[in-house]
Amino acid sequence: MGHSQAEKAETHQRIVDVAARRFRELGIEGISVADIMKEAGLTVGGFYKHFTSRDDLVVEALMASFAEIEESDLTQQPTLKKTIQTYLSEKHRDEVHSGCALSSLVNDVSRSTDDAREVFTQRLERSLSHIENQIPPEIDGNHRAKAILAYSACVGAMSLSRAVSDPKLSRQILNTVSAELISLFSAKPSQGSLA
Amino acid sequence: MGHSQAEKAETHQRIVDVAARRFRELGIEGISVADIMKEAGLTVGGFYKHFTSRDDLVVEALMASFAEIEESDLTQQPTLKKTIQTYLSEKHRDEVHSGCALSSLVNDVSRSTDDAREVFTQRLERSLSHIENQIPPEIDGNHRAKAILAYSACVGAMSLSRAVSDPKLSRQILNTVSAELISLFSAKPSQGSLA
DNA sequence: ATTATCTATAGATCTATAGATAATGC
DNA sequence: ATTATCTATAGATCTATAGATAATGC
Repeated sequence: MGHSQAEKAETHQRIVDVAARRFRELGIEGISVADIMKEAGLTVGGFYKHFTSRDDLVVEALMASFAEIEESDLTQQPTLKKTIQTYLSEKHRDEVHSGCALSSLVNDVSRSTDDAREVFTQRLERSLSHIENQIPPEIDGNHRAKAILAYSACVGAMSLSRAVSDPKLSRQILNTVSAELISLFSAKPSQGSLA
Repeated sequence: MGHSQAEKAETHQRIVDVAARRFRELGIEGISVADIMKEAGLTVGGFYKHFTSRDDLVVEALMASFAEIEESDLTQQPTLKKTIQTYLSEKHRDEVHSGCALSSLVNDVSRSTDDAREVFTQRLERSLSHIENQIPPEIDGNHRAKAILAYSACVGAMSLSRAVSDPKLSRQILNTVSAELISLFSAKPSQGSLA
């Protein structure tokens, strides 16, 4: 008991990391403060010396999830094709606890606090920019618009593939959306739609 | 008290309807059995003469949400263009309680029971068929694949537009994905991607 | 002296059940 | 007699706080 300030910072980070993992897996309301503390090797009493409220932890855990993504495979791919394939992989689908929180918590966040929704929004803007920057320059049309389409499709496909009970359909959603998006971004310049 | 069997059926339907509405709005775990019963004009004690468990109500409420969609504007549009525009409308975004549960509860269902996930899966297959059947015959490529892409984009865009705190971005997501999908389904036959 | 964490608990809430009450329906 | 609903409550759980304990750090 009564550890140093340095240790407190480590403890704080450990609590946030457990929450970031478990919220993605079980939903924002899917685990209690007491269980999070237990999993971090602590007891519930100390919680409110680290956070003013449970909602405060929710915001920090969201930020931690997003910071983690920034350094993960999901953001480190060299081409748009590989970014899409990595996002829409079975590995990403099955490892919810370390995956993109924009997919796993989008419904939860829409019912959460304004603070949580703001953190979410900032991260979404970054992800959209990242996709937009990876679109090959020879692709015509509005790249921002295509990034929004592609990212919406990725979030929808990943969410649906996790909800579905049929493993074959789950795989089909991932592989089909992946292939369709990739073909969209390697389309011939003659594709223009004037209508 | 002690009403007729006919009245019991009506009462049952009323409970399910309240749950179907509130679950979409607040999440599957976002409202208690007691509050659902109160909103249906009843008290909590009678609940378990109608349902064997809370999970049982969840499945019935999901089925009711889906049955409602089958008869709503969302499914009654004459063309694919109108279907997409209706799905990705601000009205649909704002009226979560009567909207498509595939969008509003996709994260919740992925953490729910096998029964809930099966009902969800069946509904998803129907929605995919509906989109597929509305794709104009002159569009080349695999129509099932294009339906999966379009529906994933719709679910992703609707979910994201509800989670985001910036109203401008929220509208942009809906309008952009709508326009991009519609242009995709009115593309010239010369669009083929050989790569 | 201050503080990081612990034990213990208040007070609210949630699912589910027991038993009473007042209708229905043979 | 059966049953649809009600009141009341058991038992589990959840957020948040109070006060004790054992370190840190001036």
